[in-house]
Amino acid sequence: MPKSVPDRPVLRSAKRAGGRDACATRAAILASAVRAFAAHGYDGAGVREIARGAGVTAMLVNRYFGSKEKLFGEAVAATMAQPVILAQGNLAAPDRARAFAQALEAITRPGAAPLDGFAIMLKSAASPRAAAISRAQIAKHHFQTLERTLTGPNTEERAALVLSLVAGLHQMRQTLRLPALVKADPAALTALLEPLFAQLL
Amino acid sequence: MPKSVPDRPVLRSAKRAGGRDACATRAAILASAVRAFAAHGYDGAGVREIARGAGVTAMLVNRYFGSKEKLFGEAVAATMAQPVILAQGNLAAPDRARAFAQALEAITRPGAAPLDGFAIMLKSAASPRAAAISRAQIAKHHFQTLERTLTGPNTEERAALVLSLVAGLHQMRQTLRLPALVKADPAALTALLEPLFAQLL
DNA sequence: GTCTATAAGCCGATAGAC
DNA sequence: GTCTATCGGCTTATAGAC
Repeated sequence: MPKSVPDRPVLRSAKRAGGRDACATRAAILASAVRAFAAHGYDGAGVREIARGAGVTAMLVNRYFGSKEKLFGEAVAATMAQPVILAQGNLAAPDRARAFAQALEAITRPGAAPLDGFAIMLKSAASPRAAAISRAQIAKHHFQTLERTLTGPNTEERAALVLSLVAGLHQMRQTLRLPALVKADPAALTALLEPLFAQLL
Repeated sequence: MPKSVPDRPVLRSAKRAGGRDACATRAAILASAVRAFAAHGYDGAGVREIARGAGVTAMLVNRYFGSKEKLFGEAVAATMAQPVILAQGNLAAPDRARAFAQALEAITRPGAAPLDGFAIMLKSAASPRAAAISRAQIAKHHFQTLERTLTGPNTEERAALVLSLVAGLHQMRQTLRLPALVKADPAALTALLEPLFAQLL
């Protein structure tokens, strides 16, 4: 089975005639890598596929990033630098639980675009090296952001459980597409999620 | 990096001198496949590695199961046929929440043996074909078992959310080994999980 | 800065001997 | 019932030309 990335074949719009703009090429490769890793995971995404998505050859990928593993590290760091759901720390506790529930439901909705950071982490779990990179970046970005906004006892454990809940729903609803979650009423799902977040926040 | 399966090299203890016991060979291959798929996922586990774990050659794997994909289907069906955590439906609601929390905490504890069914599903998420097989078996076994024990509104959604919670904690604590969850106090973790299950059951 | 060509190795699946 | 040997295709990474 082919693993085509039929989306926008070339991102490099602002390059010179000869195609010699190192910065734009690098950015195009990184963007293609994020898409490919989120879609197929670390083992499933090939350097050739990533190169094709950026409009270059496979050789340039290793030339710019050294190896597939280092490219994966940069892709994970780039996607996890954007906090997305978890950064709503400026709300009061009850409102925050509702905001989390609504945001999570919307993001895992069947048609919606997945969270690249979580998609990459979940689909790359089989590779120990990729898992180590994901673990480090999750701890550095998402986990810290989240734990800082919590008060009371067991903030570490509660922050980690919030991440587990997000990862679990992402996995079952958007990656695995469990029928019960795909066809579920969004409002009912949000209503079920809200008290769970309320318990943890 | 090699993908050795150094565990018990050969399971076939009750075979005749020539090694010609079709039933035992088949069982040995299936057991080795469960171990390999749980450890490395669908794409990461090779037919040769599975064969080595069963003490046979790669050719016999395809001879007995037709293809790697069919072997994966049997491995998933075998592991998910054992309900493990979710079958504690004979308890009253409040006790059941506590039993779920304790069971989930114990099973995802760092040193403990992972749930093969969830480990295979989580690590094989990158492969669409493997995901489809997992989805069907989850719906057939775990989801049905769980939903039958629930009462009240939204039983489907609540059952799916219980599965999401189990999958999420399994992923973050045992597969990814998030530091906050690895070093967490088991009792504190159980205490945090119990009200979550109480909300859903 | 980017290319073609290739090295070296693993993959799943199969043919044919015994 | 199980083996060895092999096919065709994929992978990452690199050498050398332009």
